[in-house]
Amino acid sequence: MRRQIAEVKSLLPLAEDFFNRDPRRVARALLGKILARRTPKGLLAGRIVETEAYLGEGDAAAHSASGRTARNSVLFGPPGFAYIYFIYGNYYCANVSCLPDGVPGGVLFRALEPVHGIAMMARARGVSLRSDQDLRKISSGPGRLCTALGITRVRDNGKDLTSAKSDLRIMDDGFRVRRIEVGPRIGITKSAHHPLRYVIAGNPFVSR
DNA sequence: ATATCGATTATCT
DNA sequence: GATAATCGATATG
Repeated sequence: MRRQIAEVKSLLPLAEDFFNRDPRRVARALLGKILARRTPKGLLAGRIVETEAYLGEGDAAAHSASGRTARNSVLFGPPGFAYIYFIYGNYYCANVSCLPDGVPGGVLFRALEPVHGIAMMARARGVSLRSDQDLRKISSGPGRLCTALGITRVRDNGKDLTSAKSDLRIMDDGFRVRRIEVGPRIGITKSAHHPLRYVIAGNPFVSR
């Protein structure tokens, strides 16, 4: 009889090198990783199941398309930093900067599968957890996941996501993604046809 | 100074 | 499936 081996889940934070490359590669590699917020009341965490890459030059949909401004300067800075922006008068969206200092690029977090602190995140989102369907309302969408993790521009824009001192980090728990589906990005009008959206195939927590 | 519009979401029909 | 809500960044005069 084969002895059952307890799987040790080491939780390794991603380092700067992980983000120092093309956003398309980072967006793929981020699928399956854990976005985690440390709070005084405990850990809030979700598995990344949907991302979008935003490039520098030539990507009209990217906020970095028309050069560096006060708003988008994080995208032009070193890799592994949080770019948070306010959208539609109501919501925040969270990105991580990619490529070396001086070269713009980033990846938008579009959906998480809740894994830890689910009750707290549900409360932050104002959803009651009665059915499995309600679980999807917690963090399936770029604005929703920011609300769930308490991500705002004032709190988190410019934060180093690779620093041990940061309360917002990205971890690798060893999860292996089977298959990735690629398609056009959502909610944009310019450069709309490029296949820069990545999802874990079959995962029920993707947006839309 | 004013107008437009958006990397969204909740709430309708 | 369609639309209102809501405000800051950006474009235009």
